[in-house]
Amino acid sequence: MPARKVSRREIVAAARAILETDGPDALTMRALGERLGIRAPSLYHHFPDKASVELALIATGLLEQALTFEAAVSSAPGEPLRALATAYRAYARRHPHLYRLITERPLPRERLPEGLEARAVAPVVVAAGGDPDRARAVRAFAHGMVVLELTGRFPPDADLDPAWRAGIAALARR
Amino acid sequence: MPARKVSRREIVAAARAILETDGPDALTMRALGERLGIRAPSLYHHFPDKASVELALIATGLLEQALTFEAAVSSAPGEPLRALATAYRAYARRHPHLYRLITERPLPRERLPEGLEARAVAPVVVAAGGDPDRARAVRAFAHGMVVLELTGRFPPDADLDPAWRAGIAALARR
DNA sequence: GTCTATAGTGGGATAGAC
DNA sequence: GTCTATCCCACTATAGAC
Repeated sequence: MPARKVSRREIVAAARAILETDGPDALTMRALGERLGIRAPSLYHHFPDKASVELALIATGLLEQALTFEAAVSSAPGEPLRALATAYRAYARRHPHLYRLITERPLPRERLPEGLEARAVAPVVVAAGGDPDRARAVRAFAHGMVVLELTGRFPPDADLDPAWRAGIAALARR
Repeated sequence: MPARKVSRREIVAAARAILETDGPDALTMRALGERLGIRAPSLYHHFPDKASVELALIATGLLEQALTFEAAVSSAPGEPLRALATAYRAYARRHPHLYRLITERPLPRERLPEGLEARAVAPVVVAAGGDPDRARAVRAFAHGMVVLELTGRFPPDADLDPAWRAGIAALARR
């Protein structure tokens, strides 16, 4: 087992690995310490409490989303919605537990970097052509598709691509 | 405080009251017993475990949703999507914790009454005109709008009615 | 900055008497 | 069908030595 001296970054990375591999219930201070080769109480020299570790995960994920979705929208000026939808679904499928950690509960906005949430959402507004109501509808559609898929709400053998296309096509029309 | 002799139905009703009032974390076997005027261990004469109590809540909610959404769709043959959306949002806002209990985790399908889930979803398919892909898009949009609202993801002062209208209008077009 | 030890909390569930 | 008593588990977090 690795470390004697552990950094904040290492802790966040380990927390993310646990979360993504085994889900939110597996992310305990004990498991986190164990993964780092230290005891759980030592973590409290780096983070005041568990919520702060989760907060760091959320901030990491939001920034990552912002960068991913910004790139997707820029990459396809002709059909930004389609590109965004593809990137959105791919991100959620690649990081289902992180996605749910970020979205399933109210965001502790006052503890997040200023503007971070807005930045993660902004590509949706751009892709929706700037109309805030349409942007909210797009966001709801994408989030709904993703969480229904992640929670196994569609038939297991369902091909969801046509549903995505149908939704995007409908919401893209002016 | 009420009961000496408690029925399954009373237990489910009490569990629902706790869930809807104080949220999922408050729903413990101890709290449930207390509300019924009995001790927690006595509950195990009626239900084998806590998961079975939650399952009963889920089944109740799904049936309720089925009836509500069936009625909404029938009530407005001209614009079933609009009626369904209104009913859907109203149900989720009236029972946010129950809604999330039902939707947030994979359904234990093998333990639910046959066809119940399908019945709760069917009105969406009807309202979407029978097209399964469109129905999935509609469902995703409605679910997304609801959970984003419930988790406080839209700006607190945002008027969501226009976003609902925009989404429904887009998805209603053939 | 790490350790050991432990406090404190709360939960699900079982055994066995009545 | 209810009770008391209790087990067992797991977790967050703190105190104080090294």
